[in-house]
Amino acid sequence: MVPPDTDAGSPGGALSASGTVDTPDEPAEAAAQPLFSDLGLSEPIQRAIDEAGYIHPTPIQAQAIPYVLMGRDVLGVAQTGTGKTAGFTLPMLEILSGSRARARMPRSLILEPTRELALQVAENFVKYGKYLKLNHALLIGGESMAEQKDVLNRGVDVLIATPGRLIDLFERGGLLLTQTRLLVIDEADRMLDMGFIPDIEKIVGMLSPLRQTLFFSATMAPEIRRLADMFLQNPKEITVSRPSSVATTIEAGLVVVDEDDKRRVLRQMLRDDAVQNAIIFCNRKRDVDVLCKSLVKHGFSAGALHGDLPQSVRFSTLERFKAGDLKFLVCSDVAARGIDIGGLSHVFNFDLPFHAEDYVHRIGRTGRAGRTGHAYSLASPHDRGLAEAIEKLIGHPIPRLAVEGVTQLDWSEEARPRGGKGRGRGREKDDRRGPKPARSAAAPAAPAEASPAPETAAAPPPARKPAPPRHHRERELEDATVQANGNPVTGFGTEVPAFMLLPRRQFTITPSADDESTHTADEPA
DNA sequence: AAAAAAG
Repeated sequence: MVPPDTDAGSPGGALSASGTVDTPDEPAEAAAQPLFSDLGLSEPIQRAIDEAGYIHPTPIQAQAIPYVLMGRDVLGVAQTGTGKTAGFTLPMLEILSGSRARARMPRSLILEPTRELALQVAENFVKYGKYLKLNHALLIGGESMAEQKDVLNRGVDVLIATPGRLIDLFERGGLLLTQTRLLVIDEADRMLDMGFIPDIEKIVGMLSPLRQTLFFSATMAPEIRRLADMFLQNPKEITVSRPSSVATTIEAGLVVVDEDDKRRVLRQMLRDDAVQNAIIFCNRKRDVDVLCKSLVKHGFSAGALHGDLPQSVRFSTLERFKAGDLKFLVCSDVAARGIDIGGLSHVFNFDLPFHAEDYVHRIGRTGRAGRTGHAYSLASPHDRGLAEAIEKLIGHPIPRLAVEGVTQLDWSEEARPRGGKGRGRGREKDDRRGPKPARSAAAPAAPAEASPAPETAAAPPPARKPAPPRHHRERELEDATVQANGNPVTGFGTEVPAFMLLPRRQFTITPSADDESTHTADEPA
């Protein structure tokens, strides 16, 4: 029911492809591929690995497992998809398999930044611990605390937690961490981004200094390094992929169109036969909902995932997507990192992420296990800064992607004035919203059915202003820019520069019958 | 700018 977990290792011999591509820093020792059976794991664990179909450990597994078994602290620089999770769950199972837990005193603790990740790690323990008599508990928010308390009272070997709920329960006295001798801090960079570090420090302070600590982070920024120094003792450092690098098995592309055309262009892209399934990222929770509803309305099999949804819905949506029941998952950055879904053909960025690092994390959801992934991003001209930050980080430009029937805009559009003072306020779905002129105004070349107007049905008809004859110099200047780039102009806002009222070519989408109103507000300020 | 995580 759950597809093969690409985070757990490489099925059969597929490793060499993803392993070498993803790890330019690794010496080329693919000739002598290690075997799981050489790593010193005991028979019950080995049997579970065999049954899961894994033969060769991934580089991080091959390197980390022996050191964890030795009792060393480990500092792992690795992203999910490198096999990191099994890299710590397998040796943990081995270490813990000796004895049994006592009530309210978990023997090991794994900290995860999101509930989804916690669940994923729990699945890993179920999978590889099936022939062991160890138990685990999930301590996460959004679910009944009474139930979690019960499990703790029975004694757990592995406690998998998100920081908030753990501290909450600890302060209520439902938990003792004095016997916890094995600590995993996963996705430390993410914890940092999310402001969890004070919580993590607090939790680490509750643990005995006589412990083994495994610390993982996708990047090794100075602040992360400082934390690692604080939490770890003489760690074995393992790096399996360069931070901020994008695996070359991902084909990336960028499509620049008017903000208001993004949904329509996306639908066009989703209809491509090559798109088997995809995660679609938005920057805002509200936009996740809006986009998902729009897609469903247009007949796409899509589900939404973000942090404001009830936990039960989050889990079930994720499961349905993993099972292939949903073809598209529209989500916020709740799923940008770590969530491991095998066999994703595409990742779409409906919005370019605010932080360039997140681009790398998002698109890393595809192109796993040696298969070529596709990461396509939509942007509007005013996202130029975001795009440039990303391109700087990854060290090369994101190539423009040709989409049939879509005429792309040029970055120079960014210079266009946007909106007035009142923008972003009182943006209800009503007609009070500021006029939305200019776009499609004076676009005689555009046939009616290709007009974007239906997309913004709730908006009043564009207020047509006659082209002011003033600003002639400006107009000529802008026009020259447009000519030079060979791209059409589009605009929005309450002030309409003269150049925008010039005749322009409308972008065209293959007209389709279902392309009717999915009114959503104009884009937020 | 936003999202995530505690209730």
